[in-house]
Amino acid sequence: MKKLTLKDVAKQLGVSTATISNAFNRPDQLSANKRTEILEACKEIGYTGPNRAAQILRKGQSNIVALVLADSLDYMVTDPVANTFIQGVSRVLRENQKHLLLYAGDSDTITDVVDFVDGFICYGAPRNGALSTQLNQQSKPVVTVDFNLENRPAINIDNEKASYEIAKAALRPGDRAAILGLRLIDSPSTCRIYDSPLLDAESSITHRRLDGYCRALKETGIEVATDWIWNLPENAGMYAVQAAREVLQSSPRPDVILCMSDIIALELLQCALTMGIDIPGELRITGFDGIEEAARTRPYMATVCQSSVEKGMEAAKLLLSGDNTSMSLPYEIKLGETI
Amino acid sequence: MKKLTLKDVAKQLGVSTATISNAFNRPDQLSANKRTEILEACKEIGYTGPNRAAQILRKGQSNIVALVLADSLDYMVTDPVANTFIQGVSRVLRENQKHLLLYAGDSDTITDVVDFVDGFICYGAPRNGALSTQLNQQSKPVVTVDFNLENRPAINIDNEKASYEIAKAALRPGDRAAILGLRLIDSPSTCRIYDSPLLDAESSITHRRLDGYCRALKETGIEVATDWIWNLPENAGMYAVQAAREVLQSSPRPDVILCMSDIIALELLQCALTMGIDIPGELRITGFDGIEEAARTRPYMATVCQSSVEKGMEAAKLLLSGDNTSMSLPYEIKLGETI
DNA sequence: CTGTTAGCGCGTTCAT
DNA sequence: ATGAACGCGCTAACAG
Repeated sequence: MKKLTLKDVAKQLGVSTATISNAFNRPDQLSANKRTEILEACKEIGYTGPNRAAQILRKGQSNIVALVLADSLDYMVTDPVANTFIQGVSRVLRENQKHLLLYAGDSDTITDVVDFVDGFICYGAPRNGALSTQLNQQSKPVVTVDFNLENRPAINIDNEKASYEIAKAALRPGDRAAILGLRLIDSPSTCRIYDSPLLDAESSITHRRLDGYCRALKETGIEVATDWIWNLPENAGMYAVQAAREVLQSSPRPDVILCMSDIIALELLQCALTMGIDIPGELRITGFDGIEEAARTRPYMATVCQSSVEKGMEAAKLLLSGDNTSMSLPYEIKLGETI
Repeated sequence: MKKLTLKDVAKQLGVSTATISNAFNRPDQLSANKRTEILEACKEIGYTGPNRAAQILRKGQSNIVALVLADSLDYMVTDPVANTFIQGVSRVLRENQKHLLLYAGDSDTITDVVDFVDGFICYGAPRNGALSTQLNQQSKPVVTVDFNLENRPAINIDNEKASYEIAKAALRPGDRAAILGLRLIDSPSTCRIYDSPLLDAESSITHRRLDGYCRALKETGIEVATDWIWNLPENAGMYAVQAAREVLQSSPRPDVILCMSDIIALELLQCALTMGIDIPGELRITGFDGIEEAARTRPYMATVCQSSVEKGMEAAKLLLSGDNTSMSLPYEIKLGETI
């Protein structure tokens, strides 16, 4: 039993193909009676509507939105922040009958999908920089999140200010402070940054966070040497544990450790507790993001709560609206029990 | 500047459209020389290859695989188990140059994508049962995971046996035991199951887990009344907290609580610790799944570790291979520190 | 309100 | 090894 085509159906019902097509796509083009009559006949013979592949070609519209993630799906999908973002995106897409295609930021090219997708949401600078260029050269709508692309609308939070504020809340004059950073330099492993050349220092949000920390440190009269700034290549527990061990074994130990994500901060917290270090008495810790797990774990983490769900929703709305206006989203400092 | 079509390019290069097409798709159809010559010319004039939308229609192949999740994306994407599964799927898809479309299990229909997608991976019984029927009626390959569809290959673990084993490890004769279950009955809120009609008792994996628990309980000579079996509508912290409070406030309190997921078990653990209950001295807890967070939180949760990454990878491989052979994956009992 | 027709952009036979 | 021609299944414009 071959799949029915619109033409087959038209022949069977003794009307023209256009009428069938209109019955499905343009109700105003035929009488309500005829329409329901046709639709019912179709249901009976098992025709569920025009072939989507053909529609995509013909209309140039697929109702598919590509979400370009910063890195391989493999990695991104385990990141709770990214997931919460996806959650927001998918909520709005569903309301608008759009579908979600996940696209890896370490792909070679976007040509695999650019021809049929309706638009792109780009979450973080793609690991493969060429994608940014390609995205900007093609004509479909693009919304960027947590980074910027020339002439394309963007959604951000003020990472510098947020980091400044959480650091200010944690720091006391005379503190020894360390920083556990994320993707600050181009290294595949956990390490101190020393004098390594910075990675995307202009555009990356983690460098904005570093700027904020540094401003707070300076204001508090604290200096942090580059061997007390760690770099993690990814926001994953494995790297966090490595960095946590290194920093906790420093002697003298820091009084405060500023972490660029909650995942990092939580691993650090567990390591510290296991070593019998009193939090926050002997060591204060701050995170970043405000993930659910941080709210589930005691003591509650001091962190910057950004609503990734909101971010995702706004990104999707922005894309679908076709507007070209960038926006900055609010955040909230949560003092928690770790500072 | 309009987008170049294959026809444009053929005209510009003074060859036929077939030759351009062959240069991209069928290297054996023309000389290597001519081929590289054409490919380079294309690169120069900015033609990146045949339009994908047209290719999809013509070839009936899109390189897109739909992952049908059990529920709305909105919800699924926050579930760590589902995410780990997606991770596995995406790893294999990437190796095979396929792309991933996430599809919600509470959608009305699959007609939006069935015409152009290459196949379906179905992770858990879709909340909208009609999708199962539709999936089975269409002709593209389908692989099911954690549930079964007639004549389609499936991937499972032995939930009954795993649950039996973890329960056996936790239970002592004379225990008072409670169960925090997942989707056992059709209720939108946290509640005890009492005599409510069971939901999908035949096919659902959570009922298999219940079966396993019950077998272990019976063997140990323990009875559990239906007012000590809770039902959570979703695997989310919110519901888990509600159930945790109810069960911990029971008097007398249970000695063991068997939880059908780690998320539930972890929330319960936090509640119990907050109430000053000694774990495992006064209360033993078991989880299910073996999520990362459970390995990050002290005391370590006793749980059933199933490798969701493996599951995802196997599902994707199975789909791409076209095989029709179902498989059962191994699991591992982790005793942890909570029993 | 209905039917006819010309593509959307391409892949593939078939003949050369 | 190459080019002409047909059709994948549909929609939009137009004519009636």
